[in-house]
Amino acid sequence: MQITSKFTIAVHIITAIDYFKDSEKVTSSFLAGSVGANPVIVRNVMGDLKKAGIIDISRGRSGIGLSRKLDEITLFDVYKAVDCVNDEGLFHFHENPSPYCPVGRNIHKALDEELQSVQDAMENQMRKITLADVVGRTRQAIQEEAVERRG
Amino acid sequence: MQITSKFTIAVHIITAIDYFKDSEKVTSSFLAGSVGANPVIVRNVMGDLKKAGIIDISRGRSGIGLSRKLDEITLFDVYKAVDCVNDEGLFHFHENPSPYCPVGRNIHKALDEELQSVQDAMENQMRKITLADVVGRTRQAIQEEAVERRG
DNA sequence: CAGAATGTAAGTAAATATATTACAGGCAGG
DNA sequence: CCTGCCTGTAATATATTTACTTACATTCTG
Repeated sequence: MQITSKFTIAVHIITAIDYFKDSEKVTSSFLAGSVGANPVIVRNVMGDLKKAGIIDISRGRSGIGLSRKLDEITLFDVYKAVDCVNDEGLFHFHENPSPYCPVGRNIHKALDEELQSVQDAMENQMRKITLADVVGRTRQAIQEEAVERRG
Repeated sequence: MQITSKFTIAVHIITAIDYFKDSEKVTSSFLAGSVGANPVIVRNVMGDLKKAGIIDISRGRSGIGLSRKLDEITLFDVYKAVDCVNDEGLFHFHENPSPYCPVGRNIHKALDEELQSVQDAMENQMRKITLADVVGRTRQAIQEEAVERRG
């Protein structure tokens, strides 16, 4: 199992919006080219980011902008925006433990709190990382790339 | 997306092996009844736990035992045993970022380290929780249940 | 050797993720 | 004000994963 690629696509999109904001006309098709996915996928993710108040877009108007500064967007915000994990939590509990077995009746209750602490640990780490970190690393990697080509 | 129920099934199995070790003949069919899943699913999970050195079983012989004490088995051990997450990691990176786009070429590298730290946070929390914790909670819940019925 | 349990392959069904086509709705520039 | 471009979204298709089931070979115990 893996967390849906919508998440990394969303991060890619935000990064590209910031990176190209002054040099290109940033549209869903342009982003789809950079991401390597279908424009509809990109538009759906864009819709999620819009609902979450992370980017500004509207019908007809071309040009996508960020609603907040990069250091005010965390990976957790993005992860919540694209709805990676449903309400039941990160872990999928087997559906039908036997109600006639004492272990079957009680394992869910006994395990839930522990699993929640694991999910919390993961989400808290996501709150510590901002898009400014990611964009910074990306820009740095692009620069190093240029140095390599030159050298 | 969710982590496969094989994980909670594995925890359920270990708990039931410990709980019933003195009172029942614990077989894959018995466990399947408690878990509410097919015996083959249970046998597959049992196979994973055996490979990981967590339980002792062998063909023909009836009776399943634990290879280690409960407080020497962590949720992380179980999670690794049933192979919840593949080698690529918890997050699914979109496959085809454009090699012709500077962001597309570098986003993967820039994001990987951050994503790894998120996965590490989750796994470290799993290392802190042992099956002794889970079995303890389960036994306690069973006792409270008995009190409720009596009261 | 018989009975019972594990080990495993093969095939099926259901759920999920991703891709694609098609088109309606809305803004901007000429 | 209308043409062209872009977003929004529904409907559908495809691929992958997950879980279930049947069937049978293997192996241990008594």
